[in-house]
Amino acid sequence: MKIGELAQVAQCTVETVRYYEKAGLLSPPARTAANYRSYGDAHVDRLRFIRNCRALDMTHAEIHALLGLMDQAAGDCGGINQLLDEHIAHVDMRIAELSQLKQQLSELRQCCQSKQAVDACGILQGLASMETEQRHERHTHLG
Amino acid sequence: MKIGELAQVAQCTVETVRYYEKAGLLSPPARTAANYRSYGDAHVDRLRFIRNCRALDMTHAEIHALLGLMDQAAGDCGGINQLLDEHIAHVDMRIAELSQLKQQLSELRQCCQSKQAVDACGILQGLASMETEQRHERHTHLG
DNA sequence: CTTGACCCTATAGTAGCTTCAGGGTGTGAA
DNA sequence: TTCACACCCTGAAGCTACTATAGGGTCAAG
Ligand SMILES: [Zn+2]
Ligand SMILES: [Zn+2]
Ligand SMILES: [Zn+2]
Ligand SMILES: [Zn+2]
Repeated sequence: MKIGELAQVAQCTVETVRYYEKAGLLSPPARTAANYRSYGDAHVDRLRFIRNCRALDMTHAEIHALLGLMDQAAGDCGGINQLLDEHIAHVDMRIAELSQLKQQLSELRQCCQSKQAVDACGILQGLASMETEQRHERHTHLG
Repeated sequence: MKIGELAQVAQCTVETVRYYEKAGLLSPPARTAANYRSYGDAHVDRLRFIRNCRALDMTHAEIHALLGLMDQAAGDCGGINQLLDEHIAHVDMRIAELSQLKQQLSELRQCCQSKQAVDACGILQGLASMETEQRHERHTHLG
């Protein structure tokens, strides 16, 4: 199976497949005489797994760790469960941050109810007078 | 006022200030004989405004547009109000996406309640069998 | 006259791709 | 046979909003 076909069954682009190989997420496949990449079923499974993880907004580092844990068939799955818990925490934290942001933005939006002169716009005044505060360190890889 | 002082009152780093200048958000200031940047009160206001917008997770493009609208003192503030509404929509959409993601992740987490053999882990099975779907185009700049 | 805090420019790195430039390969039609 | 066209290859650059580093200049105090 050539790269175009693999990309199609995994619903991603050819470039993305090549990128995952370079990034170390997908192992380099065999090559044909013409130097074309030649994939098998194991690659299909792996790539779909990776795409599913990405659809859940995991980072490459998280996916890499997951693949490593997966390949140690000897151990138990405690590490896997933990990794997922941590990622769920990332999502939770980002939701909380964005909810607070939305609150701030809604309050700001209240400051101007109708079209008026730019100089009088409460939104601009609000943006000018907000307390500038050091940006918090991020606790999550999500935005 | 030199760049270090400006950065301090605006709660950001010197590098960030220089970056904003290169990015076209902050106009280049006068220079001293020693080629040091020399800022005035207008720059302080502008930079604080920018930092406040960034604290609300606006993109540079959004901030750039906002500054442009702001500087057309002749017009009304309809464009400003609209820009803010659109950004609030960005935040709303991202919250909705992340909420759905959390739902999916919680369901996945339910698939494995306790440590067991890796081969039997329901999380891995879930990740392998999810329906790979084309990643939706993003409707928001928020990660 | 040296130390240290500040300033300057230019460049590379971060994440996860996408896009482009400049080529080679393989198949069906004219 | 030769052309067009779809597909494949590599390597490098572009995207966002910074951050960090290298390698230097400026200035006041001791
Ligand atoms: Zn995560
Ligand atoms: Zn207004
Ligand atoms: Zn926005
Ligand atoms: Zn498990």
